[in-house]
Amino acid sequence: MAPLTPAAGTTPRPCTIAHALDLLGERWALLVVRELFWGNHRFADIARHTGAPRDVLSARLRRLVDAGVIEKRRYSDRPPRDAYHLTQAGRDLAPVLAALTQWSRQHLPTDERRPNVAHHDHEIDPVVEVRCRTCGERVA
Amino acid sequence: MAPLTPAAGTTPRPCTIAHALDLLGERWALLVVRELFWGNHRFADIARHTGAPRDVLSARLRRLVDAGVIEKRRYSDRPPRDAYHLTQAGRDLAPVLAALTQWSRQHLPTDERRPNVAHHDHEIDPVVEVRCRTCGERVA
DNA sequence: GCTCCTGAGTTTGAAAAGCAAACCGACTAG
DNA sequence: CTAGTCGGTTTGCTTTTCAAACTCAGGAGC
Repeated sequence: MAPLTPAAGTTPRPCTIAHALDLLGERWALLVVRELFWGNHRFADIARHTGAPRDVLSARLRRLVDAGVIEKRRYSDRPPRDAYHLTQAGRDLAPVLAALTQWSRQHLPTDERRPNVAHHDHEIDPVVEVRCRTCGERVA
Repeated sequence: MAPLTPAAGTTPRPCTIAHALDLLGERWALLVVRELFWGNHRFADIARHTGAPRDVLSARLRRLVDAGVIEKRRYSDRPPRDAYHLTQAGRDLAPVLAALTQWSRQHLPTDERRPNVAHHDHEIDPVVEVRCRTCGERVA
């Protein structure tokens, strides 16, 4: 997504964020991940719940598999059918989704206030904290 | 970015994440925010450091201003020149960028390991924690 | 005044990505 | 033999992105 050949006259930062967005910033990519967190693993379910066109979804799934964020798992040999599951790298995207959720609730209007993940017997309203790894102190 | 009129046969989730990505998932949007965190506020600087085409950048800045994530500030009347600054909503995107940074470092190869923000006299290597607002417990 | 220069955009025309709907292959159920 | 399901691919069109050129408002040097 980020340009591999920088535009003339620009010197894009070599940046971890840009690198991540190159993969995850593509349209539908994070919604696919969200849907897998929700427990929907089949192509048709992901398409339906995200709203992504099937061809685009097909391309995204392929790219996410190649990047190691998700993996294909055969759940039926006859007929041959595959489902998609998060890898550890994919599960590690939870903080990104949580941060987006928190921000959206804080700053976007008329959102449904529905929490998105079950925790113990209640539901999670996530709080995302950023700390400094070196000193452990919370960062603003 | 997310479809306003759901595709036929799909029922996209009414979702805080999708809502946020509708704004922030557009190409270059989060890189603009990153650049403002880095302290570059002028059009030409943002264009150069992100690599975004000027017309797209112009459109993104306008949309982010409309959404209240950033604001225009006149820094010169003659000639008329405006710079862009984060609003509180924009600053509150820090956890999103931190989460992306952390994920990128964990899972993407050959990233520059450069920390991205100064903290006290050292630099931050951010740790993002997700907790349950209700019980305070850390969530996996 | 005249000629460059800077900064913040807009315009232009072509290339890439996204879209919806139709189609395909491999089956299963009736 | 027909209809339906699932996991995609193909098709034809629309929208977005892109790079380069251009505009507008002034500033600097001469």
